[in-house]
Amino acid sequence: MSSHDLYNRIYDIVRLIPSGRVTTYGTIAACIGMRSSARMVGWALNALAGTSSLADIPAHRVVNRNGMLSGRMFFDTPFLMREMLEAEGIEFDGDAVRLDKHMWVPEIPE
DNA sequence: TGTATGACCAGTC
DNA sequence: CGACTGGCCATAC
Repeated sequence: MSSHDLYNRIYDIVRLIPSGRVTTYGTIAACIGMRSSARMVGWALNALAGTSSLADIPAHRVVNRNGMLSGRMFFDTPFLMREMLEAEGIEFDGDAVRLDKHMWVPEIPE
């Protein structure tokens, strides 16, 4: 098991996020058994920045615990992340996503 | 080889 | 209630 597999596990979960929904770094981390290492999720997504993998992996649907778009700077433009979410019907409360309406929890036990 | 840092989170002061 | 701290683990220098 290399750390590369760990990244793939993260990507697998992000791929499952339905359109119009979002989830958080901590939730994904918990799903792959790294409950307190939400930072690794950010690193994994950081590795996708500027690559064509973003077409396959909806990284824009991953936000922090407050619903804020921590990763917007890593998209082509700072607006892109929000625009993509709004295009999917996601509603915002100020700068944060309405997690109470759109929060999605992966169903990947183990 | 050791230190610093990061698309984070929860607890404490 | 804002500010600070520790922890987590991989990567960069």
